[in-house]
Amino acid sequence: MSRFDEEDAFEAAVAPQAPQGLSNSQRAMAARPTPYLDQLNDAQREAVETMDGPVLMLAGAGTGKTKALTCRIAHLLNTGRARPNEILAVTFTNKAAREMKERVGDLMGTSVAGMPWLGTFHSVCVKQLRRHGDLVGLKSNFTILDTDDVIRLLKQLIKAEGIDEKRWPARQLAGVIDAWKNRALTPAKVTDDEAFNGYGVKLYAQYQNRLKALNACDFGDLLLHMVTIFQNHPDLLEQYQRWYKYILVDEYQDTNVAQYMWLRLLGAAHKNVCCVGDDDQSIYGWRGAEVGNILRFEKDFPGAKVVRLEQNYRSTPHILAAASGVIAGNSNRLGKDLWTAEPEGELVRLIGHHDYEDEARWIGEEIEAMAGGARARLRKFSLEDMAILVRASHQMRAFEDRFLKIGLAYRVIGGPKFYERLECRDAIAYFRVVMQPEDDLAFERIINTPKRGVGPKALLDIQTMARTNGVSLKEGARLAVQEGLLKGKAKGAVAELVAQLDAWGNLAEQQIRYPGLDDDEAVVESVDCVPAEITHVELAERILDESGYTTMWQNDKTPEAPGRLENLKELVKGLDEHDNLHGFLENVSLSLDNDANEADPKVTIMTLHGAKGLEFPVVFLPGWEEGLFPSQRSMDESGLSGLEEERRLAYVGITRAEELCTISFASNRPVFGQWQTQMPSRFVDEIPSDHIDVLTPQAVGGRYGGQRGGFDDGFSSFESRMADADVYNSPGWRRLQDRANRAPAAKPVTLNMAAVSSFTIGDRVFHIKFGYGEVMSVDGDKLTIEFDHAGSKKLVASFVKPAAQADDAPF
DNA sequence: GCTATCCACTAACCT
DNA sequence: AGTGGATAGC
Repeated sequence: MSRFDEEDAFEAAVAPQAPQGLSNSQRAMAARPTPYLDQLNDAQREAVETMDGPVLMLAGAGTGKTKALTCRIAHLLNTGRARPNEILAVTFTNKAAREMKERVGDLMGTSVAGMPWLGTFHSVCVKQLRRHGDLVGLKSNFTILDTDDVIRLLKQLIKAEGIDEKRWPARQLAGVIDAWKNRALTPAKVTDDEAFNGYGVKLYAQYQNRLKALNACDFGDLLLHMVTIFQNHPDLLEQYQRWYKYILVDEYQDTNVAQYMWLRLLGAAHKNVCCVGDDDQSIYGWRGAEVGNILRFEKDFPGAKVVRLEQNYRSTPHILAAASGVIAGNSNRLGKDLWTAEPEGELVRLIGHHDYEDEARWIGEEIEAMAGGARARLRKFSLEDMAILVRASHQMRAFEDRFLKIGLAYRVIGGPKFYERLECRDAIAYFRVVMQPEDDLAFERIINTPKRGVGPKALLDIQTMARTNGVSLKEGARLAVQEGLLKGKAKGAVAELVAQLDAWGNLAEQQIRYPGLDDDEAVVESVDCVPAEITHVELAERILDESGYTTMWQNDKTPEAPGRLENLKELVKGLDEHDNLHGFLENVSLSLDNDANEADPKVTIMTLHGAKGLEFPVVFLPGWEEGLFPSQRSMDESGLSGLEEERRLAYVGITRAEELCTISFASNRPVFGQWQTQMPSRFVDEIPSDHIDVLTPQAVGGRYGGQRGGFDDGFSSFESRMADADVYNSPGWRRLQDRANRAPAAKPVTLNMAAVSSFTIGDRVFHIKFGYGEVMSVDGDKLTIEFDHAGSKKLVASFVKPAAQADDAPF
């Protein structure tokens, strides 16, 4: 996909003398059969066929929203309403954008070249801003800063202002500024009453000035700048309005004010705006999303057609009913009634555990059993079919640890990003300085990495030099060397670095004239000045080698060093997929998704937020405990609306499941390193009991007394706390208790087996008093064990553990 | 200028 | 429990 082709097409089409798309007769002739319409239900079809004017598609979870959306695009193209590059279609994630592109392609046959304006809000805005950034003082090669850069920049500003960093932590300020930007507030528009005594806005204004000086912007700016540009340049806006004949928006409930304004500006003329969303799945309020946008749609776009998609094709009735029961606790909903034609299926399963490690162990065993087809009534599942969805990413650890131990293949999605690792960030900083010499932040990062003997003192000198001469740090460094401001080791080191940067920069410029493919003015005559053509991949290697960065890790003896070198190799290898370093840097800053789709099946571990839009046959939802889920922080900061957002998150979680959904909670969990007694989540109580099957935890009661840092003192064992106090008087808890106390025979056999004992004859086990032994027979939850040194004993299963784990016993 | 140690703070997450 | 910042000591 060529930027230049698009540009030409764009300029041609918006130029006054250019032909205005297709004529009516051409359009009519372009119309082709519409087989895709046959796959749609009535509501979907209505949403697809209502092409003119505003449409709000209220699409509940699993109701075929993406299908409707992609069919709509196909229909617009197929009926000749618009050409592929005249449709603006925005999503929130790259993944969603990619999927939509693929599916439109499938519907249309192969021929959907282009759709250059199908992408995330941010990628589309970058494209616009690269063209028109000059209207807000940005050159077209501006840098996009990530949060790390932003915080470092703000820290500098705070320090320069002489403000106490304790009172104004940079992180917090970054949050405040981001929130303003999400609401489309430039410094001038921030009202006094939320200006934090003037300090906040003042710093905000300074920050914006710094960004401009750095030829950089942050994520929020991408949207905000475009809104500003369109507001100040109606003529330009008008061109875009004419160009984008149809606008489609995915996940509309997640839009913030800036995104909303951008959309309204672009759609104001023809109002062919189709927004798709589900108010019950709005889970990004803390990031500035305004549910109000979707609740207000009909007011914003009078005469809007509202279509409700309510037939669910994903989940069983029990799962759907459980989710509906929970979400019913929220007020302020547009309201939808999901239904399904599917047969009943399994009840939603609920289980409580003693602590988070038991929870992880139990889930691991369930997964293994289901993957082995060892669950009667249930079909056999692949690991690919199963997912563990957590509220907070730190919950993932327990599962990773456990799965590593038992050798269960898993994949963590949305964990620490590849490009966010130290070595990748360093390498990228080098590339940035080379490609964009004004990028002071990147310069600061690399000036003493690897160690060159250039410490804070030398850096300060360079900064002073740069500031007094009004130049970038790189130029400041050059001057500082020339003027003799730097001495000794620092002087030589800085001089060398600057010379290297120049040299790499030259190489970069040469290779940039060989984008190959689509730049028809590829400069052939420069060949004679560049005898050996250098690809950007080779250039990257050279930068890392000549700077000494690779050597630094080679000489590093810490255990992480080899891994880091591996990552650097990966990074360089990944460059191959981009046309040049510019393209690469752009994708990095817009966070290219890195989930390599390896072939072998794995269980997916991810956050609830990350799971939105996905579905799995089997879903585990651990950690449903007060304080964790709903998150205490959310409730503290946003009160009732925070709680309602958490509840929507619960709804999202349950509705990810197609066939089997298992919710669990632990009674004990360390919070900030302190063990805490946890109460089951109120959401557990909100699930209608008709749709729940309460399972019995495997290990009831304290296990090996006293091992857990003074925690397991008997009093806090599961059973003893059952006896205690009103806090466990919630309906959900009582239900759990009832089941636990019922005769074992009353429980479904399939589940009982796992719940009571996971040991089989021949297993090696370990007991705290009797040591190692072998299981001779199994009777319910009682085991007969032949101990190596203590003879034969009959014991309750919960008092022994598999021998394989005994190595982490403290003796 | 660099490294080692202590201390205070913190967990949501997409671009 | 893990991390980053501040400080002291080499």
